Amino acid sequence: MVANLLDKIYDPHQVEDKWYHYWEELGYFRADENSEQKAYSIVIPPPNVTGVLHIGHALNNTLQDILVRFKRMKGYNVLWMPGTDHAGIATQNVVEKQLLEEGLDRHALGREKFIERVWEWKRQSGGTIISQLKKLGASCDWSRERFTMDEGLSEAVKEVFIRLYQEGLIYRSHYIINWCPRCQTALSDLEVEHQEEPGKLYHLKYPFKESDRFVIVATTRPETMFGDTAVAVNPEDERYQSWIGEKIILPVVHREIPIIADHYVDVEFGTGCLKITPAHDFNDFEIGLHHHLEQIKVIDEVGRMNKNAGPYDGLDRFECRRQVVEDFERDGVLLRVEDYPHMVGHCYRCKTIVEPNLSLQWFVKTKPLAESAIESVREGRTRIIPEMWEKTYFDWMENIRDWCISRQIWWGHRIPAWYCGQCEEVIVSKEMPASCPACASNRLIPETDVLDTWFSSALWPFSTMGWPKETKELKRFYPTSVLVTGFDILFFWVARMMMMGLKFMGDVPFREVYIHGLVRDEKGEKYSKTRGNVVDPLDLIDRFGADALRFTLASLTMPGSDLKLSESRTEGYRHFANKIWNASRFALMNLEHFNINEVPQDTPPEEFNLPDRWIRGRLNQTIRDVEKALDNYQFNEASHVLYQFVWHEFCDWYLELAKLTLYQEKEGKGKALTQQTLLEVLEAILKLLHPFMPFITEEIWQKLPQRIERQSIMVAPFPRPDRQFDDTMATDQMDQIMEVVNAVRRIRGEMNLPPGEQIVALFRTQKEEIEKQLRTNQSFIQLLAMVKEFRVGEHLERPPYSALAVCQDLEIFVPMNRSQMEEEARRLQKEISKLEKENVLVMKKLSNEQFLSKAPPEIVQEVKERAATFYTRREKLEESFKKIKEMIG
RNA sequence: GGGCGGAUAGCUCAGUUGGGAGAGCGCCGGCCUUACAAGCCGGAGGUCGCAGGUUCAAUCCCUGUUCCGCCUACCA
Repeated sequence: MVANLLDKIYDPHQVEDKWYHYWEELGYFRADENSEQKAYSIVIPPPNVTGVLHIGHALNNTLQDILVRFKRMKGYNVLWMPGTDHAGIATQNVVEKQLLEEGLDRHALGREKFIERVWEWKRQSGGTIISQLKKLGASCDWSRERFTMDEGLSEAVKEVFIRLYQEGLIYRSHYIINWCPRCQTALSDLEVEHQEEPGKLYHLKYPFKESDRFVIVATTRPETMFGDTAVAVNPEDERYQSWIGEKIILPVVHREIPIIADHYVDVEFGTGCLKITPAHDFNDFEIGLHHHLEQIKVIDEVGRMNKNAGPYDGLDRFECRRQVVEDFERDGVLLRVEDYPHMVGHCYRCKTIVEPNLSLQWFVKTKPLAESAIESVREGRTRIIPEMWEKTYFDWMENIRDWCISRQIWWGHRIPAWYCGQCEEVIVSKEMPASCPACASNRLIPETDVLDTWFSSALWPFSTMGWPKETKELKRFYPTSVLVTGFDILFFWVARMMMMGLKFMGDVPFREVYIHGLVRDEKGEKYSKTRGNVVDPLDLIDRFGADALRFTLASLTMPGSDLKLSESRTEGYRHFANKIWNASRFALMNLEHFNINEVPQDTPPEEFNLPDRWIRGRLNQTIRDVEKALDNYQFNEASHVLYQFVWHEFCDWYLELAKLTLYQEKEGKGKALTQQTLLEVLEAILKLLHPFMPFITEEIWQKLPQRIERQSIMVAPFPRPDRQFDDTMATDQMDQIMEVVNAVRRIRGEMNLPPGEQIVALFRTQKEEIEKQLRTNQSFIQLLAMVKEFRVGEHLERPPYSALAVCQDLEIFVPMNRSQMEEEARRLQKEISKLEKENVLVMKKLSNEQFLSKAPPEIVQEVKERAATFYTRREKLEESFKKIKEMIG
């Protein structure tokens, strides 16, 4: 028995971990910062350190791994920089939930102890996602793994913060921001998710101070009325011009507020009178600034009304709304209520409705940074793929607003600032200063806020490479070659990396950005826990193998669209893996006593037989197609090309044809050449597939007959086309064989001849050339079409009872019984009517003067030839049809 | 409100310089043929959303339209 004969069915479980460890131990994932080889680098979109791998990660990292493995095999010095981020709010929330279960909260614990708790949690769960990435096969350079809270990265954060502050690009200000009353922190605009909700529009009656008239304002949030500091009308609005400057008395709190004029007010909407609450609405805030209105907060940090809400002090904001509506209705302040669906902002982490709230926060002035980020994409220094996302990018960048970067949580990078308790000086510095530089006081109070997680993520492409130190890594691997990510973080992350990279490295962070879609379920729905449709990629890996999952994801990934994952697809690619496995088994069984190392490498192409030359030519084309597709991020195209070649050319045709040589010939030169081809093409297939299916390809690779220096397939050179085999003659001849075989098979299939039954076939042709080729390739045709008796000739007589197929200049007769002739007549009828339909279309073209004169001659020629083919085929089929009809009456 | 994407076989989708409509899965029929039943062979199935236009020729280009999805925005 052959020692390395493989099992009949491929079992991923037995091989995946083994090879991953092997690669890792041999250091194949490591980038070399000293190498002079051309560099290729990718930084991973860092997942949340305490997270677990979801299907989106699986897609994102599969695509990166395909690129990275491909480039390594192409000889690049590849760096795939891995790591995780600290996910400030999310992680803090998780740990707070744990505390809650213990009946504690973070305040009871204190800041220092709490942070220690989070680190503890990070130590516990931080390895999970990394080990899951390894299951997927991700070939990251783990020796360089980074975490956004690492010392080095924290240093980079401080450095950036200080430099931006010194340049006036970071400032601290009282401003209205999005506030999450549950997380109790400020959020950036991006961290608010807007959702339409059924709401109500309440019409409130505010009395004038000096008369018994009143204005009617419309609002969706009546509870904010205690913070109103004006009512605005449009100065153009004829109805209200005389009111401008008059005073109003707010109900309940009896505060006096003015009627002001502002063009912002839409005359058409509601009553045309707009209540202004500068402390709780973004627009009102702006209007308030213009008119120097007082800003009165009525809602506190946890979403409760404060003392400014008078009798409603202490009520939850929504409870207060209910109460206010009830009271106002009773008191006649509420005139009217109508249904009014509107967009409401929610915290992206906990989904609580955010509260626009006035507070003192830190901001990045983004406009100046955005300019060069826009420019570099416009100039093509960074290319966004697919291009349509550039528009979205520009749109956002051009309308960018200042970025609120301070968060009132504990887990994150502490803002490096201190306040003088004496003179209120603000000091921004890496270390705590000994005393206030302004007044020399040593009563310095540290800032308690931390930075937005995305602030540190924005530095990721260079902070991970050692910045602000000038490292070899930066020199060699920055800018990175490509960033692979989903569109959902285009603004959050990509745009901000662009700004920071340009600002601090003086160059874009990546040459290309490849944006992939979202993974959805087979119905096109987003995966979500609440929907209960989540798939666990690890479960899929367990059931189908990592290779099948990877190939599925790659084959579903086309630029610009989401992908709908279905299990049947993954199952299909498990079958594909098995097909590769069995093709390799076949090869191994037929490579006994064959030693590739003893074969001359310079055999001229003519010495190989037709199938050998053909498959090598097809391999050339496949290599070119795969490379082209990968260069253009057409993952679906690349996988499709490979699937098609491996299954439908290599397995379906080549292996079957090779059997002729392998089975029948004794040891000899012809057999050795086919064995050589078999092995070399299989090796090339494995290498082409390796970026997509790393595990199975390595497993087989290691079982193939040993070449003198066979190493891991990971470091094998990517196949290159061998131009000697770009052989159109071989292609044409094989096309002919396939056409003939298919024609006979169709007869067999349609006439219900059992596949095992050997048949007689007659090939009649008037062309000597065709006759010659048929004779040359007779044995191939006989083998594949199961023809025991093969007759070729110009004047062959049509057997009285026979089925007919017509190929180009060739009639094929398969003798039948008389009883089968009715079936044959039906079959011919069907074929004829099909031809008829096509013929009509073609004739229509040819009878069109305009077409003949205006279409390119080669097209006209082509159509003419097609017409001729249709004509002769139909003629022959009809002739046969008539004869049969005569015979069977 | 603005912007973007999609509509092709029963399902999921390819179709990149306009010239004979494809794949996978599913379905139907025949086969355990010594690599593979996770397989082999054959087959059926489409007015390419709708209406116009450009062109000798449109699934492809242009205009309009319907439906679906996404992003984005300050109409209370």
